[in-house]
This record gives sequence, C-alpha cells and structure tokens, in this order.
Amino acid sequence: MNPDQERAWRAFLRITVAVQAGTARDLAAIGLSEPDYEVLSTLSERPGHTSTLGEQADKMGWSRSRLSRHATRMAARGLLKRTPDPNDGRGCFLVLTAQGLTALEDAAPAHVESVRRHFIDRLTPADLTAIEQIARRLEEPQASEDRPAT
Amino acid sequence: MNPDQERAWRAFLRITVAVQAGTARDLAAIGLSEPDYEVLSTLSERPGHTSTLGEQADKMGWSRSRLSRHATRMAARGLLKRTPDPNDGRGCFLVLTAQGLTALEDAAPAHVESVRRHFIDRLTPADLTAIEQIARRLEEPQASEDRPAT
DNA sequence: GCTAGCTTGATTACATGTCAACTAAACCCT
DNA sequence: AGGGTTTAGTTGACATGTAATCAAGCTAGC
Repeated sequence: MNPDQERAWRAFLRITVAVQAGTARDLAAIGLSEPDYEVLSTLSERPGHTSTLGEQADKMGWSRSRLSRHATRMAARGLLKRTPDPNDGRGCFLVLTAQGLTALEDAAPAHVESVRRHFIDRLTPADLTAIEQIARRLEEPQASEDRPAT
Repeated sequence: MNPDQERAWRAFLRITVAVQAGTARDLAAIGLSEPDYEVLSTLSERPGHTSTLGEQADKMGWSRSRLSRHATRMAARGLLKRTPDPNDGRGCFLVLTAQGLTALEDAAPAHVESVRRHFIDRLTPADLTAIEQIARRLEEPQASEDRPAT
C-alpha cells in the first residue's frame, strides 16, 4: 500500500469514527441509540408500521438474532410490540406502538439536524456525489469476492 | 434533508458497514480483531514497542477504560504486557511481546491485502483523494461544535 | 397422513464497549 | 511538610453485538 493509499485508508477510518460518534451522541441525548432509530424509522416506513421480524432484519441488513434481541429491548421500553403472525405460527410481526411513533417523530428532526451538522453541512455537493459514487463502486460484486463461487 | 443528501447519508452508512465487515472478517480468520490489530500496529510503531496506556489511548482515539480492558485481554493472550512506569507510580507501559510482534508480522500482509481488496482496489485514485479531502473537511472544527466554547 | 428437512425466532454463552465510581500517586500552593 | 486537586489506570454495572444451539412450525415427497 503506497502512502496515498495508506492515508486514504486512515482517513476513512477517522471519518467513520468521527461522524458516527457525533450523530450517536446527539441521538443519545434524546434517549435513543443509533440502532433504535434505524429500527423505528425503517418500521415506520411500512404499511401499518409493521413487518415480520425476518423481513425487517433482511431489509436492515441485520441478523435475525440481533433484531430479535433489539426488538425485545425496545418492546420492554414500549417502543414497539410483537404480535403473532396468523399465517405462520412460527413468525411474528413487529409493530410500532403509538409511543414508538411518537419517539420517532420527536427524534427525527433532531437526528436530521444532527446528520446535517456532522456530515452534510461540512461537505460540498461534489463531496456528497463522490460518496454516492464510492458506495456504488464498493458495492459492485468483484471477481475476487470472498463468497463461494456460484 | 433533500433527496441527494439523504442518498449520500445512506450511502455513507452502507460504505462503513460493508468495508469494515470485509476487513474484520479477514482479520478474524488470522485470530485477531480489528481493535487488536490497531493496538498491535500502533504500538509497534513506537520506540521500544512501548507506550504508556494513556498516551496510547489518546493516539488511538480510545478511552483509557477501553484500552485498559482491551490490553488486559490481549495480555492474557500473550500479545503484550504491562510494566510499571518508573517515572510515574500511577502509570504503566504497554509493551509488545515477541509473540505480539510475531502476530502482527503475520497479520500485516494479510490485512494490507484485505484493505486493498475491500477498499483500495475498488476505487479510483480520484476517489481516494476525495476521501482524504472529505476527512479533512469533517475534521475542521466548526463554529457550532458541540464542545463547550473555549 | 407421515416424516424428513428446512425455516423462523428465541435463547444461551460469550466478547466487547460505555459510564461512573474508585484507588493511588503526583502536583501545587501555602 | 500538609492538604486539597488532578491525573492515571482499574473496575463494577450494564448495554449491546455475535455465534451456536434449540424448539416449534411449515412443507414436499412419499
């Protein structure tokens, strides 16, 4: 790795730490963690504020186990609840409670403001475009991908 | 937040997850975690492979508590050891052991290769420059910074 | 209809982090 | 010296994440 590349990598590491510390701190001030917020916001986007655990986990890129645990904690705080799936005795739905929706609605503007302050406003439109492009490149499947060849 | 900004933010979140999952997995295959590797590599860069805990924590951007705990775990695995600081009875030095150095030397090429594969090689030189620039912008202190005004 | 095997969540054991309280040593000011 | 204040590092209580395993429900082929 040459010096430019080394610097870029270190810069990348610093970026993630700095930005996420900033937004996480702001969310914590409202009583939500970053993952809490992700669950609330993605759940709120679905019809009936509901989704099966598995589907939700897939959509969020989380393991079922992780979401199950997190949902339990959030349910204990009254942010969402589980209901049985009538079509599948094994399954369950996660449903946003009124309290969860309220929490999200309270948090959303502050979180948006936080993202803006720690991220958006510090960058130029060109930077933002560059980030999207970088994400696209990083997500392209590679020949040397480390999954078993299909 | 307008749609472009929203997309950029989501892209940013995806980038961090994807890249770090990749490199962490590769390191885990050698028996080190990402934090293990950071400790080993930053410690190896210092004279005598040694640093006080606090200095090291500051250099890494970690809390003392975090480094103290992590050092205990790594010491239990023989990767480093603590020695008392002769100049300051409160302090201690973290010292890389021969085994820790070996572990690092074994891991380094694989990790570099991993960073290359998951990050560097997927991006253009312009992307890498952009990342450095973005890091610089994000690190600029802001008027609206959330620390107490000096 | 029955059974083998897959799927879906829940649970357990463990790794890792945070925060705040604590201990001890060093500092500093009189 | 003596006493309050800082600083270094550790630790307990707890939050959160992963991986392995478990139990129950579903489904396809017989």
